[in-house]
Amino acid sequence: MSNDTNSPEGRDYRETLFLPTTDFPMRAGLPKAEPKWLEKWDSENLYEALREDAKGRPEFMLHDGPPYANGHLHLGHALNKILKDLVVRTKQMTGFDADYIPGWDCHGLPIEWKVEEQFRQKGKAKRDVDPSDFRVACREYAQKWVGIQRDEFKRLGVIGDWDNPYLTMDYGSEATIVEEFLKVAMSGQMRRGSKPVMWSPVEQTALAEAEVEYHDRKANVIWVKFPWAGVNIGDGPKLDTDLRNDLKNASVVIWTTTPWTIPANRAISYNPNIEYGLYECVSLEEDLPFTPWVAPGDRLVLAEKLAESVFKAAKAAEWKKVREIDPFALIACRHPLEKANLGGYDFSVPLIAGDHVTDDAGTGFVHTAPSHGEDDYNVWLANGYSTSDIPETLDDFGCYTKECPGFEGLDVIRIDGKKRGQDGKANKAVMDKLIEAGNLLARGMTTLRDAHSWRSKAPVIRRATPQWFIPMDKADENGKTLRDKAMAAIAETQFTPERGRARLVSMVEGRPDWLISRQRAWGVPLTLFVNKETGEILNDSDVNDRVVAAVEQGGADAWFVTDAADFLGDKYNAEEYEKIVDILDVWFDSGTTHSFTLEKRGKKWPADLYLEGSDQHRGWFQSSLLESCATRGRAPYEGILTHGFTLADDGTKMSKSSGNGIEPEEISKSVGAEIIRIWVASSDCTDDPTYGKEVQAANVESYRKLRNTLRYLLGALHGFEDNERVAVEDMPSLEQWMLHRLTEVDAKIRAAFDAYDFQAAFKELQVFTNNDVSAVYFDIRKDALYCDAPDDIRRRACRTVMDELFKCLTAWYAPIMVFTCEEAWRLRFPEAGSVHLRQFPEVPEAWKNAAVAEKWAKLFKVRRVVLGALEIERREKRIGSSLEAAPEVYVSDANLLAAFDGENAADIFITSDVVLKSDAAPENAFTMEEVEGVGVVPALAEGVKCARSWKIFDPATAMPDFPGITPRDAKAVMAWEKLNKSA
RNA sequence: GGGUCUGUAGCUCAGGUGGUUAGAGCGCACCCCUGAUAAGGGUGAGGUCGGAAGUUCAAGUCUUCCCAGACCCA
Repeated sequence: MSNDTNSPEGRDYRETLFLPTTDFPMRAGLPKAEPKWLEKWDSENLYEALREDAKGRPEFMLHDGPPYANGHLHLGHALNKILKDLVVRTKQMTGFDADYIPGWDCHGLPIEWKVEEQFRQKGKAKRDVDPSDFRVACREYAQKWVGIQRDEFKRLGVIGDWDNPYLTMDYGSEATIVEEFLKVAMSGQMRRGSKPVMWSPVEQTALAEAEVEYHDRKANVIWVKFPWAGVNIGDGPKLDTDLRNDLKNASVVIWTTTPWTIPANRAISYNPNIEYGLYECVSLEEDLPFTPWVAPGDRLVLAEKLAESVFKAAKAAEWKKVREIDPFALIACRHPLEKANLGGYDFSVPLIAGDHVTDDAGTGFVHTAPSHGEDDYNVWLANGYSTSDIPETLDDFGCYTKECPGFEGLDVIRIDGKKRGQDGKANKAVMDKLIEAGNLLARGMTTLRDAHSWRSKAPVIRRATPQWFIPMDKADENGKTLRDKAMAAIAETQFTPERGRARLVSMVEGRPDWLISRQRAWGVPLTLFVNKETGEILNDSDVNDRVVAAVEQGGADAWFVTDAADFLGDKYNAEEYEKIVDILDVWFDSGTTHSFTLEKRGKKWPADLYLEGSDQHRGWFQSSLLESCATRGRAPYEGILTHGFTLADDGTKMSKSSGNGIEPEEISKSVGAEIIRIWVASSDCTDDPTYGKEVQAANVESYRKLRNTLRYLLGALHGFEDNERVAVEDMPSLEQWMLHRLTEVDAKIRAAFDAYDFQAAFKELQVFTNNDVSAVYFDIRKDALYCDAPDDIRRRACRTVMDELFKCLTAWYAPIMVFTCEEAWRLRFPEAGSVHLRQFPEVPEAWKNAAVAEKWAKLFKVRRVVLGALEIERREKRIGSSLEAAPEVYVSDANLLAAFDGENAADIFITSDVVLKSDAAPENAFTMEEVEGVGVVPALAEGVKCARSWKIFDPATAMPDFPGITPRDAKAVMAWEKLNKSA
C-alpha cells in the first residue's frame, strides 16, 4: 500500500474525491446477459415500438433473401443476417423507417431428400407415398427448421418482424408464385422443349448437379464406324471426283463410353481447328487369338493426332494416310445400325462443328446424341436443329422406348436387386447389333469419373425429357427481349462493391434460356393446361383465376388434387387438355419474393437493397431480376450489396468435411453474439472474411476496451444533472476540441454507414474511442474529474462533454453492439426506453471549431515530445508517475508556443508543473526529429506531494487549514464537506 | 480447365489520378501507474507491400506471367 494518506494534518482525503461510480460491470458476461436482453425486447415489443416510432419517416426497404429452411445456422448465415441488421439499424437510426421482414425458402430438393429419408426409415419408398402426404411431410419439415433458424437468428440480435416472416410455402406465397408464373406464361414468354437432364433410373427421378457425386466407374469403350453417306445433301459443297473416289467405302470413326446412346445418335461433331486425315489399314497384327473387325483396305477418317491410337486399338499393324480431309466436306454419314436391319435407322447423320471436340483422346469425332448429353444437346441446337427432333429414347426406368427400334424395353442400368446400379442389357445389345452391322471397329474397358446419385450411389444417365423454358431472346411487342430488359435493369442498379455489376452482366449476357420445370414433388406446380391437339397453352383468365384462388385456399396441393374439369369449367373439355404436373424451379419461387413480401404487404417496391453472398449473382439476384423484368420490365431492387464467404483462419473455406468451421451458436455460448457482430463490423465483407481463434480473441479484446470506455463514462457521469451543464463557449478549449471531434466523427461515420462501409465506420469509432477519448481526454481530465470541486466550471464542462460523448457513442455503436449499448443506456436512463429507439444525435454545427482543432494539433505535437522525454526519465528510474516531473519545455517555434495561450500546460502533459520557454532548446534537451522547434529538459517537480491530488506543489501556497493539499484541493474538500453535511 | 475476384506488419484493415524513411487499431515485448485495477497510460520491435519479369527518372499503386485462396461454371 502507498502512504498517500500521509498528510501533515493526518487526514485520509480519499473519501473526498469524486471517483467514478457505476454499477456497470467491467465484465459483461455476454453469453448470459444477451438472452435476457432478447427476452426484454420481446416482452416490450421493441420491434412494434420501432415501427410505431418510424411512422411517417421515409421508408427504406432491405428485402431479405430467404435462407433455405434446413439445418442449423453456420457462420455464413450469421454474417449475412448481421450485415442486414447493420443496414436496417443504421437506416432506422438515421431518419428512415427501415422495416425488415425475414423470409425462408421452403420448397425444393434438399427438403425432399430429408423427407424421403424419413419415409425410408419407416420402410416406405417415395413412390409408395401419396404425393399429398409427401408434401404435407415436407411442409412440416420446413416449418420445423424455420422455427429453429428463427431462434438462432434472433439470438444474434437481429431485429425484424420475426412473428410475420414470409415463407415461400405459405399458401398466399404459393398463390402469388402461381400468379406470377401465369403472368409470364400468358404473356407468351414460355416455351416447351426437350432437354437432357441427369436422371437416376434407380430412383426414377431427375437429379440436379448438387445431387450427384462423381465416382470412378468401369465403362465399355467402343470405336464405331459411321459409313460415309456418299451423297450431297442440301446446299453443301459439291465433292470433287477425286475426293469421292478416295472416300468410297470410308467411315468416320467415333469413340464413346456409352454404347447404349448409339441408337439415339443423330450427328457427329468435329472441331474445325483439328487436322483430320483419311487413313487406310494396310496390315493386321499377327498371331491374334481373334480376328479383328478392321481389315486391310478399310478406310477411316480420323484426327491426325489420334490415328495411331485408333489403329492400335483396332489391332492394325500398319496403316497409311491417304489424304487430308476437311470433315466439313463429308457432309454426312449413315447411321451405324442401319445395316443391322432393325428398322428405323435408315437415316443420314450430319457432321456438325463444335468447340467441345478435342483431340486429347478418342478419334477427333464425337458421337452426338442430343438426348443424352449437355454438349450434344447444345451443339445440336447451335447447328440449327430443333428440340423437337430430339428423340425421347428412354423411359423413367432407363429402358428403351419404341423410339429405339430393336431395343425396346432393354434397361441401361439395373434398378433392382443385388446388381443394382450395374450395367443392364442395353450396352451389350447395342454392341452386338453394331457387330452385326459391321460397324464396331474395336472395344475395350476403361475407368472414368462419372456422375452417381448422391443417395443410391448408382450411376446416373442423361436423358431427354420435355421441359419448360423462359426464353431469353424472344422479342416482345416492343422488340425487346428478356435479356435486353435485364441488361438495361442492371445498368440502372447500384452495386456494392461495384465489381458485382460486371459479374451479373457476364452471367446474364451468356445465360441460356431459363429452364423452369422440374420433375419433383415439393414445390409450386406449373399450372398450365396444354391443348393436346395444338400444343398451345390455354390462356383464359377465368381458368387462371380459379387456379390462383384454389392455391390461395389450399396451397400448391390444390393444383394436383383438383380435377382439371373443375378449373376448366364448362368452356373447355378437360379431355382435350394436358394438365402439366411439373414443379417450378425453386429459383422461380425466390424470384417472386418481392411480389408477395413487398407488393402484397404494401411495402416499398422496388426494394432499396438486396444483400446476399456473391454466389447469388447466379441465384437470387438473377432470378429476381429475370422474373421482375419478365413481369414488370425492371429490377425489383435499386441496389445490390454482396459479401464474401467465411473462411477459416488458414484462409480456406469453412466446411464440415475439413472440420475447420465454428458455429455461431458455439460463439454465442462462449463469448457472446456481440463478438460475432463486432467481427462482421470489423471485417471487409466485400471480400471473404476469416474467422478463427486469433480473430475472435482480437474482437473480444476490442469489445473489452470499448466496454471499459463506456464504463468510465458511466462512472464519471454519476449524478450528472442538466443544471451542471456548461455552454460550449464557456468551456476550456480541450472540451471544445472534443466536441469538434464529435462533429468530425459524426460526418465520417454517417458517410461510411451510408455507403454500407461498416468496417470504415467501426474503425473510425474505434480509433476515436481508444485514442481521443480514452487515452487522451480521459487521461488528461482524470485530475479535474476526481479532484475539482463539483461546481468547478472545468469539471462541469468535462462532464457536459462526457454526457455528449455518452449519448453519441451509445447511439453510434448501437447498431453493432446491440446488447452492450442497451445495457449502458438503460443503466444511465432507466426511464428512457431502449437505445434502439433513438436516432443518431444531431451534432450541432456550432461545435465545429477549426481554430481549436488547429490549436490542439499543435499542443499534441509538443505533448509527444514531452511524453518522449518523460519516458526516458522513467526508464532511468528518475521518475515513475509523470506527476513527479516538472519539465522545462523549450518551444522556439512561436506558432507552436502561441497554442499554449490560456492553457495549463502541466494539465496537458499530466505533470505537476511545467516551465515553458520560448528560447531555443539547449544542447542536452530531448528532441524529436518529427517535431521541430521543441526541446525538453526534464526536471523533478519541487515541493511536497498533495495528499489528495498527488500533484507536487509548493507547500507555502497551501491554505492554513489544509497544509497537505493544494489550494484547489482545499476548496474542493470544503465543497465536499458542505455537500456531505447537507446530505 | 474457363469466367469473375482477392492477396499490404502475428491478426483486422488504411494507403485519390505512380513521387519523400509504407500507416492505424489489436496482439506481442518492455516500462509506468495502482483513486477505471481480471482496469488505465507510455515506449518499442515487427512489412523484400503473394512471387518474377517489364514500362518509367520514379511502382504497394501501371503491364505480363506465375503462385495461393474464394465464388460461379465446365
